[in-house]
Amino acid sequence: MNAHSALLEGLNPQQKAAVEYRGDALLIVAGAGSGKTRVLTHRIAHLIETRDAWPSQILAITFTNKAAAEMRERVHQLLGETGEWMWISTFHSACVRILRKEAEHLGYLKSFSIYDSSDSRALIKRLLKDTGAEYHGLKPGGVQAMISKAKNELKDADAFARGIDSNNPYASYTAEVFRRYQEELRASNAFDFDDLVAETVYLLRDFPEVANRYRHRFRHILVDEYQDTNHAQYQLIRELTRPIDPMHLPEDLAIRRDLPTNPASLTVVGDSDQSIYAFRGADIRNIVEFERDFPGAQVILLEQNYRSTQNILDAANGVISHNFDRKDKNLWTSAGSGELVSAYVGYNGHDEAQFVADAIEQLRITGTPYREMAVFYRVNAQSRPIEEVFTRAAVPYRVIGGTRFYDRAEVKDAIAYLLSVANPLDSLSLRRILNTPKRGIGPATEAQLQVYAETQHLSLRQALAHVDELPLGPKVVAEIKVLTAILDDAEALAAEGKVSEVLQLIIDRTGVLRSYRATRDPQDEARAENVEELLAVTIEYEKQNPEGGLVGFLAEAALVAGVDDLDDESGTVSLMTMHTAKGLEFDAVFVTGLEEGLLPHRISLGEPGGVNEERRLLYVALTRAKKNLHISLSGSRAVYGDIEAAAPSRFLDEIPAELLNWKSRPPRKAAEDRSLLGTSSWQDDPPKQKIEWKNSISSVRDNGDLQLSPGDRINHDNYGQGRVMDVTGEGSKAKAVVDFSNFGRKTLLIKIAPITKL
DNA sequence: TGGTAGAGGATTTTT
DNA sequence: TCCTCTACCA
Repeated sequence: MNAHSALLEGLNPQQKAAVEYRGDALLIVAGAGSGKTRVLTHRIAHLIETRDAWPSQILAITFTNKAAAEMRERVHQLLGETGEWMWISTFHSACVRILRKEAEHLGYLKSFSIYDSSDSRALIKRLLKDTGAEYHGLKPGGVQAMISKAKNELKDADAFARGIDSNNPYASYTAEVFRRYQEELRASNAFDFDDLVAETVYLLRDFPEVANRYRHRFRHILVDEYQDTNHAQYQLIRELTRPIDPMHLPEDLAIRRDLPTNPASLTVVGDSDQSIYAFRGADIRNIVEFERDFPGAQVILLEQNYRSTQNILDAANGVISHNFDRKDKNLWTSAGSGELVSAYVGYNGHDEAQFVADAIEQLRITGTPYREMAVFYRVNAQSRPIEEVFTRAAVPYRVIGGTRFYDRAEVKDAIAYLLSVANPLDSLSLRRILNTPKRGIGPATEAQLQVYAETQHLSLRQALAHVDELPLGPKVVAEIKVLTAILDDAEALAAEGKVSEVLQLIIDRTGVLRSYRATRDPQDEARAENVEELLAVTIEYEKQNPEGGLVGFLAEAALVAGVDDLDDESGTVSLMTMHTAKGLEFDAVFVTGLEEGLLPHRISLGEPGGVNEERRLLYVALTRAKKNLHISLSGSRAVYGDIEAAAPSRFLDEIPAELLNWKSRPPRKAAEDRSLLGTSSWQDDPPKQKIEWKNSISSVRDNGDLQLSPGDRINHDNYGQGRVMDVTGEGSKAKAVVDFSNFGRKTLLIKIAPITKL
């Protein structure tokens, strides 16, 4: 191979070094927008081009399916056709792939089901009822979180039980539920999400022959977003990068003499400033202590940013530099300073959304396509006012993430049928469909079946076949036989392959579509469409994965995330949470809701390091922008249908003031702080370009302790004159119900509403 | 067993 | 505010 591969062209010296380095361990510290995907894909292609690796020896792990697909695509482009044998996937998919082959070692069948978090919550809920732990104040969500946390730390039910304080009845009940939960999963031949990784680690630890097979297979392991790995994922990587033990080889490898024994090379890419998943077990120490874990590791820093303008970077750097516990890093760009960061304070969430909608139209007129614009928020609930305003303003948008397609009840029902067919031991899925659609098999019947199954040591599915031995009414018996026949026929059909045909059979025989279509309810129509959409998905799956089969399809369905839906072709603005935004980039970005309690989120304040993680979250959001960055907040926020006053986020003051171009009056608090520091006072300047933003409403004001009582007449900046009908609440939360002659009744927060008493 | 109404509860981020 | 669960009635 010639020394100057085309793969190195156009790379900066650090990137080049990262592509060319050959050694056991490499840490690439990649700041936001520093071209890490480029480096990773070029490194993979370069390994192959230089014959340092065969495609089959590569294992590349990403955080999302979308990132994996993108990486596969780009490697494919660089190399041509040879991507086939590479494993480029998420942790979970890679583990599923290993477990599908090796499940029997763990006493599982290859057809195992994968339970997502709502499945496992449903199971935990039932167990809480069964064990009576419910009455001790245990809630499904809390127990689920504890079990998940334990599994991410590679603690099984026994270890969990050993580790608890015996005086804590709470924990001992949880331990009991944990134990039962795990038994139930095993009996159902099912893994939950966390098991996929944890059980793979146990597999590699307990079966050296298996471990050595994979160590031999994967000579080059690359991990993206390493700062987000949790302990179990970290241990998985450790197991795979141990030296090969020649004393424990699978038979087919044992006869080979030329076998290497050195460990696989490991490349990790990450940025501790973008660690935003500590709440779900991501351990930032994995990346911080990489050099200690892998002595002799090479470290390469990528600090040149190719995405954003300098102003955007300065704003982001200003925020992140307030995290004292980080290694200082200096992101720079040669792109020039660019535009200032637009900022806006709305009177309420709708007003803020209106600012966003107006700015989006401005951008579109000047040539930015909708698909290059995105709106970020901290919590999904914030999307509602934005959607309302966008719909009214005819801004085409798509909400990314949130409720997944596969989380919709009717889709889950159909999937539960397929799971019951693929894995007859799966009692959770079988319970779900037992009476779906309604066929008269209620809780009482279900309980009888369960008792019978337990006493006869049968699975629930087998118990169904023995209905005649149970004291049940003739109607119920007949219905159970109908269900059993459907499942049996579907199973026979599944053996021949086609997923879509199996689903079609289930749809026909259960009559779901017909029953949805029979009603007038438009929601039922939507349900029918979702079921048809699922059918279309199965057909597409067969095309893409002719060998996948039912089990393969179900695994894919279980592992897709909301982000994976994002396709770049649609000409719409993307709405998503800041978490979802990680790894994406847009020409224009709107970061909304910069308010105390929302960002940082109030719940995070109680967690250790919580505020720092929130700050990193904002950093991630800001660095998604290529050319235009907008930040906004609102003086009041609807929370559970209640309107509350909102204070500007502490992070707002961390963005250098000279970078901000206020499109409204700046918030009072931030402005005061700045004038105290001696910088120019915003309040002296008239708001710039105010007219440009039609519909914008003047910023948050403070009416002090304005007292209103029913009967008073007021004037509102937007709604005109109105009469106070009622006053509720005290102090800063006092609200007035006002009847406006032209706008009807509105509830206003007296302290901040743009009103004057007449 | 199924449907409905009413109360109550819940709301961070998700591979 | 909205969604879910429960209790009660047909």
